[in-house]
Amino acid sequence: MNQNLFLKDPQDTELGRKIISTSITMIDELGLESFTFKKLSGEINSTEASIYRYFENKHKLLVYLNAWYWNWMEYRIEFMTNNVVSAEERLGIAIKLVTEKKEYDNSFPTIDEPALQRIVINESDKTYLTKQVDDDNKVGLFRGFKSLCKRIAQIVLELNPKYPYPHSLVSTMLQAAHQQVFFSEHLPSLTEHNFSEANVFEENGKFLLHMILKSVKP
Amino acid sequence: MNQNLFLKDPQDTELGRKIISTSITMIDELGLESFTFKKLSGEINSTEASIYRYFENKHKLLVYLNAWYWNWMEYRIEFMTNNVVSAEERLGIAIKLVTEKKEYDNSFPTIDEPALQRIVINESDKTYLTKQVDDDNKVGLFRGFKSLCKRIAQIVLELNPKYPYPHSLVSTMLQAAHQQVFFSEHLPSLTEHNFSEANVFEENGKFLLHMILKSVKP
DNA sequence: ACTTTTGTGATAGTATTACTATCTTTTTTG
DNA sequence: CAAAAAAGATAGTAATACTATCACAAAAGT
Repeated sequence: MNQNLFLKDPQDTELGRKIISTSITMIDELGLESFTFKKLSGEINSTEASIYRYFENKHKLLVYLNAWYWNWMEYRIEFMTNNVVSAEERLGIAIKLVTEKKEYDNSFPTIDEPALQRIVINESDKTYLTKQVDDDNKVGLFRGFKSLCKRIAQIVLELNPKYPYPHSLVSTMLQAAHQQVFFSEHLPSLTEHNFSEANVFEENGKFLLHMILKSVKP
Repeated sequence: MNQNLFLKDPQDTELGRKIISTSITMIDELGLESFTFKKLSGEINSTEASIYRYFENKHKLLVYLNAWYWNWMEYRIEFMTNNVVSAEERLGIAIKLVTEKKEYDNSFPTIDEPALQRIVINESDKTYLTKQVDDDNKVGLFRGFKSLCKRIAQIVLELNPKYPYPHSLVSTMLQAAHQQVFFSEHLPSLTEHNFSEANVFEENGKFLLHMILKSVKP
């Protein structure tokens, strides 16, 4: 994780880990706007001042959580596609991993992955839709997402080295991977996926794989 | 415009129109988070209380501005595709209108269309990424966007009545129509479009038309 | 063992935000 | 010209997003 994502690494201390795990639960429940450091400090029997020693403000905390998610995604994709020869198969795996509904992963006891995925779905766009996006980007806060995009775009280029928009297509797909889930739950007329029945996540994966393959193949 | 978008219709009064035109300029300059009703009232020599008589809060004002934009887009698309027979040609026109860079349109003296487009690019996602999205949707605040999506999805279905994801594809395209412009300016590694040279908007239009046609055509 | 550093807690305080309330004055309209 | 609607003036409140200071306890270095 990039050092600029925090003032003091939350993974290093008991309090830090409590901040991470409890903030995930609380942002998921309250939404980012109603979540405050004061409420968080009350919940973990600490103080506002102590939390400010780890994160400059709640925006940075949100950016940290998202960065963690994208790092985790990239790691899983790397691991699962490691010894797969076919580019098309690797693309399928990557899209499956990106779009699928996340389950608890015992490797990270401080992270509630399903809740974190909901945060990514509901709040991730707010990490960059700000006036300080360029400053944040300059110090590498979005490296995780960009690196994931680059990796998948690379697979796309293997499928067709002449396709002119690999990064645009992949960033569009990555955005749609959570946007479509949000729409299916809250603005269902914007999508064919049905949030209530079956698995929206799987449907969305099929839609996006189809979109990419059709776009890319010569 | 839906009556729930305001407390009192801003188009009806001098003050209301001033609120609209000045808020467009100020949100564009300051960004939504730094924009406040107090600053706005200072700028137009009015008072906070007076502005609250038109809009419940700045979130509702933002929703209003976005709704105006999407209504305007749909009107233009309807007008320009009215007597075009070919579905593919209509789709091309719709995508061109949605993706192109907006210029001043003298028909609406209170609206600075280029600034409004920048607001849509930078802030529109914040209209629905909230905990009250379902309440807002229930009273029809997102009708403009949904209706535009439906209209374009209809054209997609004409091209191929068996394509299974017309709304998902179109909502993905509509989002990418502004997201890619944002990326090209602030997170350029996520896209092939180059913000500094030539026309990002046109490039993006080509990319998205290609994506849709390839996805849809049998 | 002792000192220094580090981490945390406790408390207080400030500017700003996002409103709400009330009252007066001005403008519009029937 | 009276009544009603719109706008302005002013004040006040609870919450937010911090910043600052001091004290204390535990861990680390010598």
